[in-house]
Amino acid sequence: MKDGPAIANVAALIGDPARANILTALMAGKALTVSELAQEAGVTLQTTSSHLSKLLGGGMVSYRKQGRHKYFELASHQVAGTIEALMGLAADSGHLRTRTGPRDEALRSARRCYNHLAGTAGVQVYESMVRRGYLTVDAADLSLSTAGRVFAENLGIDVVRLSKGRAPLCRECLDWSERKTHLAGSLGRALLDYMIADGWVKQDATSRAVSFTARGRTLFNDIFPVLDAV
Amino acid sequence: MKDGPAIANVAALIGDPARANILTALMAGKALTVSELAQEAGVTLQTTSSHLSKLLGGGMVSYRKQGRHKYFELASHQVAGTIEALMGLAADSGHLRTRTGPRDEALRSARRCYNHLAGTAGVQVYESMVRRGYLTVDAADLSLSTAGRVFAENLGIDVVRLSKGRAPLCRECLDWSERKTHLAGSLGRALLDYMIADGWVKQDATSRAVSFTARGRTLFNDIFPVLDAV
DNA sequence: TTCATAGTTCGATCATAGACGAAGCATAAA
DNA sequence: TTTATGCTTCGTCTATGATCGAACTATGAA
Repeated sequence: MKDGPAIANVAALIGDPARANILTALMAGKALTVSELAQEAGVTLQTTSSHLSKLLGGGMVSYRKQGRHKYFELASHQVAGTIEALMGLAADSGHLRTRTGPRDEALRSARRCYNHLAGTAGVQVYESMVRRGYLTVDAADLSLSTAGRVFAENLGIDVVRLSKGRAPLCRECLDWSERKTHLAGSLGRALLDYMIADGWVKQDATSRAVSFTARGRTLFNDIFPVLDAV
Repeated sequence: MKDGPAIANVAALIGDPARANILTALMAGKALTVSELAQEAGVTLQTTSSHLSKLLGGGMVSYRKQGRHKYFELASHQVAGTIEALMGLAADSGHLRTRTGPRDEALRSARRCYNHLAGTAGVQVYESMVRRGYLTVDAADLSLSTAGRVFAENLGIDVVRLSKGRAPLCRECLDWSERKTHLAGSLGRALLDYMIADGWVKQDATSRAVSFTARGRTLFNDIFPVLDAV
């Protein structure tokens, strides 16, 4: 056998069920400890430790040490993007168990993607903002207009602070269930944070799904109305 | 261990060295027989056959039967895109052997990506056309302007016929070596076909690299000049 | 028909690497 | 200090699956 191309290494890294569980758990964007990841993956602590060192060696994850805890997270947005691409492939190619049960329905409807809102709700946010001119799409760049800035600040989001951060303020992110663009970047993150803080949504403890409260859904549709394309 | 997520299946499929070799061979866009793929992967015919049936089951490849030959190709553009994403990950995360030797240099310079031109030359085509307004980038859509249409038709490309096809005329494709956009879609394919037919480039028999002839390079730089951004 | 080539299926072999128990570090609390 | 918790390392077991030889099917050529 020829020495396999580099691609095989990283794919094999993702291809193990336990590691895939770890990575999908990290897709939510929250940093998790080894123990928490062991729980998610359904294997013992030792096994998880071994998997994490492999993922680390492959540049898929990074960690911060804090006291006697080790918080792992995805190494880059590129990693997250690649995993989303694989999810997209897995979704249609074969094994149609992705559309089974109400829980997956919930996932398709609204979920965290890395750290922002995805699913139909995420797409609704994006399109609603684009169509009102709050977000302007230019070449491959997405930016917040003056009107959009006012809009965000009315929600109590500190745009100035966000735009000083290292992460881009607005970024497009392709939704694997909707196959449409939704809003990522620090603004996307801030919007989801806001919805959580203001009690619009509740996060599912075991999955990436988020569910709207009755009040939250009303406010959501009010503030991010579905509009026709121009 | 929890039953692994669907993503693990498809990643594991790509994660085997022999299968990764098969898939990267198919990335060139040409349909290949089982024997040819066995050659590429460096394993026997039986082993290749087994791998291909797995890839087929996973929806990664498809085939056409022709006489006693079976021509395999990538099942969709989505598959190709996912593999490119993995290549991107493999490129920076660790193992810096991507920049070894002149052959890889050739690959970075100009190669086929699925069916169109990629590498620095591919990026040059794209940027040159965008900056002259032949291609217009709008939201996530790429389209050919009237001026661009005239330009393409002057090269003898039948734009009308292309735009009737099922494939989109212009599509963006992220270059894994350059990390910039290059031109895909049926127009991208037609341009590469033109360069081959007119003897601008010669295809490497064993890799995805393409090399310019002296005349071809001159014409190329003439027709797709490097321009400054607006 | 016979022969040759393309590809598949079967069966056996064998290496890899994923799993966990047990023991060892390291950090923090008591 | 002692004790508890979080994580790592080591060693062993085991199952999976990649591989190839050999035999089989299918298509085409002579």
